[in-house]
Amino acid sequence: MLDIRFIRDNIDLVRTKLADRGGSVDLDQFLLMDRKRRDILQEVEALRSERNSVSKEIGGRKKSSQDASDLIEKMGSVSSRIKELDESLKETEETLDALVMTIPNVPHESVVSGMGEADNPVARQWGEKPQFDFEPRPHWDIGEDLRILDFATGAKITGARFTLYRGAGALLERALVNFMLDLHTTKHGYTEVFTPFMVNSESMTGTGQLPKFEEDLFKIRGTDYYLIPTAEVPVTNIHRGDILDEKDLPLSYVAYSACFRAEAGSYGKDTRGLIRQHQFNKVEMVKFTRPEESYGELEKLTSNAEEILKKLGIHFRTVSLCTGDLGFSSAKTYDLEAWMPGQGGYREISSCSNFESFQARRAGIRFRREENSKVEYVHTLNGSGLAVGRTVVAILENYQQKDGSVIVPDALKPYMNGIDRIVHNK
RNA sequence: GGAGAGAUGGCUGAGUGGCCUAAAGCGAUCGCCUGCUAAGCGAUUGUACGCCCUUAAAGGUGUACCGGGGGUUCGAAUCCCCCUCUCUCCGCCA
Repeated sequence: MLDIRFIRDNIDLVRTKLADRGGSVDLDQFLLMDRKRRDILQEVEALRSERNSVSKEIGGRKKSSQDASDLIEKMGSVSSRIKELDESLKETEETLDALVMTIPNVPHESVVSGMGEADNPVARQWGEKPQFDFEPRPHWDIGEDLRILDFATGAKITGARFTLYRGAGALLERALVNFMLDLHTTKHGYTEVFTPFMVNSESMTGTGQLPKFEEDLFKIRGTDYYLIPTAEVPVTNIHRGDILDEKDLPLSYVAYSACFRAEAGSYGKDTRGLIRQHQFNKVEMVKFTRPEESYGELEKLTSNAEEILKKLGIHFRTVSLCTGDLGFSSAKTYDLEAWMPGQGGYREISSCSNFESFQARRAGIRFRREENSKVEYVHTLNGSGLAVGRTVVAILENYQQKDGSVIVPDALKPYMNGIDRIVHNK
């Protein structure tokens, strides 16, 4: 959510910036509702002020046994007028809120203009594509042949886009989770948290999934609860409504969670393999920072995610999303794209974003500077470190051998119970 | 799932229709006192939105907020209804 006063005072800037993202927002309607709200507010508050002082006088008269029926009668009509105005105020505020909730964040000045994915500039890359003396295969073939990924049984148990991992495959997934958490907690200074996998609608609204993107979520019937699409939601909402101490900033959390996505509208996409699942595992980093340090922290957070891929020895590139590809709540996003030899392309494996005060304003997350008493919104950031299923894909495809086995990357060996090569699972 | 008790400011905790603009205590901040520390004394103490003033900051002023929502009343922390959460006991359960 943007600051209403900021939109009001910078209407042309907001208009230009949002046009740059594509999509359209009715800012004229916004201005109209904003004006109406303030007009009603002024009238109703003046009436309330009158009622307060007259009621006090009625109390005084009653105390001294004087008649107050003339005042009581007069206030009766004032009160009913207040009630009327309150109703129209509520209506106006609901319209205004609904409107403001659908306005996306303003991109940072460093974000380049563009229509979509194809316009994202590559910021840097690391490593090299591995060379094979055979035709590298996609992970779904490797995984099925090794009997570590079982798509058919996942589909039987639940349905499409659910996968059963077996043996060394299940262990590999678990090893990656532990490897990532250990690196971020012991080397990168994050505090580990473990959260609920269901959250209420207030939390979903705080981070921006609701009200606009409900169709992407799984809702628990008969409750106000949703399955989380990312640990970003529960972790960011840890501090919903809080006023934080400046000395605690920046706060850095890391969490493992299962993630659940309805993937509405992507029926034809990535139908094979682990790339696009309804349920997947992810290790997520979340930061709460002072406004002036958030872009420095975004660079750190992104390099923390990159470090995982470097340690695993997987070639990747880091792209900076252009205005047309930026997520709803984000002011700037870096995507890490890992090289997937079996698919012959780069695939997103992490997304690191600075939301500036967009989420903090929706969720009411503020801090107080030590030198003065005024509260300010923090900046929130998050990034995957990394998407675990897609990391399994990257390992299977990059470390595959001619005989169909897969070598375990050195960094992962301490977590693999002595297995240094994944061979056919009995 | 059943029965009961609760939810008040940063914290503890009073307040059962109008001097509540929320007592008192604790904490915090600033000041006084003292050679230093402790004690003591005094002052200050939240958030949001609107309006005025202003380049801005600061300031002034009004309204709202006693878990959330609705109702009664000239007037609600206080009375009524609904909801949420917490605690205790019983049942069930990993």
